[in-house]
Amino acid sequence: MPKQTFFNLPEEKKEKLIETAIDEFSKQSFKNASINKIAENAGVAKGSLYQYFEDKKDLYKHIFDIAGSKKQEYLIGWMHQLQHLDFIEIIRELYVKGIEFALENPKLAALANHFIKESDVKFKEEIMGVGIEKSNLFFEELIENAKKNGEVSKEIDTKVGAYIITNLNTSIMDYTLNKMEYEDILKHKEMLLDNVDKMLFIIRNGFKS
Amino acid sequence: MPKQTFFNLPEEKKEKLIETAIDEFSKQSFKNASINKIAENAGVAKGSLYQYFEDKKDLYKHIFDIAGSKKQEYLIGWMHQLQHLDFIEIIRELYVKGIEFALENPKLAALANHFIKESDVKFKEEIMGVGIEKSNLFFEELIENAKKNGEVSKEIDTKVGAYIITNLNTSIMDYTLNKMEYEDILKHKEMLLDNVDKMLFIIRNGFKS
DNA sequence: TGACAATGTGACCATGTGGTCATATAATAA
DNA sequence: TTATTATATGACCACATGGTCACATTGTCA
Repeated sequence: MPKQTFFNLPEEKKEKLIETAIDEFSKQSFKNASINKIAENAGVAKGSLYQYFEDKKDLYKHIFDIAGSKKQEYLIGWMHQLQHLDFIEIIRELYVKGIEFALENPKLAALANHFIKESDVKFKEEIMGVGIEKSNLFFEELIENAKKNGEVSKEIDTKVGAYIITNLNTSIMDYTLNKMEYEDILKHKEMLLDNVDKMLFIIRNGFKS
Repeated sequence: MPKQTFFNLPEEKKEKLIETAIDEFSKQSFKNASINKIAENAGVAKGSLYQYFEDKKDLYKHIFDIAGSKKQEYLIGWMHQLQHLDFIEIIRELYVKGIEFALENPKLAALANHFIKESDVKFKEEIMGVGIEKSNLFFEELIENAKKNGEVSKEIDTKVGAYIITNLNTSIMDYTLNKMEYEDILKHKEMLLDNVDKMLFIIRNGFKS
């Protein structure tokens, strides 16, 4: 948690700082990101940074929380209409919303992407708390429900299914972020969505002819 | 390329060095790996290291090549019997061989894993050369052939299909390496193989009931 | 005005980095 | 033996890191 001093700061200064930190952490992994650069680019003395945050991890955690909130905010308006969609449609929407979020908030998406690739499991747990499991659990419930509805074959292992869906989701994200630099975004989005549909066709029907 | 001096070294010294470098690069990303530690742990002066290799990247490249050769070596004896297997069986074998390789050569697998997660695309190309596309191309050809045989639905997009298969492969690897620390390997292998089959069931048939 | 607290600051610290180079040592050739 | 070449070495370089702290500046009450 940031210190009280940070919250007392004028809004403008807070935002500038957060913006700068997001910028750095979206370019570098936690370890390689530089407190010095954040301080410099935010136009703040390094000493001040340590008056606002306990340490580097505290700063990162706060930035990470903000990214999480932003994404949640992004999804929340859409969550309630989820009931009218079938299994594949829900997954599609999730993938699509993810892509859209990444295109609109590339830095936040890149930040999350760096975090996912982090190999230090203890560090991950420290930052995320119990939230790690949430995404997987969501998909598991989704599959369980779809099984009851008869939309999804009962022969399928729920956990493995959720694992596949999650992994393809993160790999779409990765793909999106990497391609983003090279191509014009709009054309690119079309292509991405096209690929999502092709992917979902396979997810739904499998490779079998 | 290592300098001639390196190749002139007595076998034992070369191996000790390579072993040590593999150890370091399996624990850390390229950037975070430490030349100092490699020199120290190998019992060699840092100056000597720079008499053998141009720079850090040169060392890494060489280690990476070795890892590649080892894996190729591992697969080569098995590749020829590939013709007798059907589409899903080939993929299964590939996943299984990958898991086995990772369990038998955890450091090399971890090294490769770190490389895959590397975000600097230019760096990746520099290290891998044109080889990046190879894996994807292999799967694409596999799918194309299976389409001709009628094993795989013609409605499926080959590139997207290859992408899915590749990504699940790397995510299995990731999963394997992460779980490895916690559990007894043999039990763990059983579980992994079980999960591979469950995964392939979905790959083959899709989620649809 | 003066007193006290809250903020801001950057020189400084210990540690680590990849890389260099003058010099010492060993091996080889004449 | 001497002269020449190949190899080994670690002090040293410039730079960067996260974090600290004594001190300066500002804001807020009385």
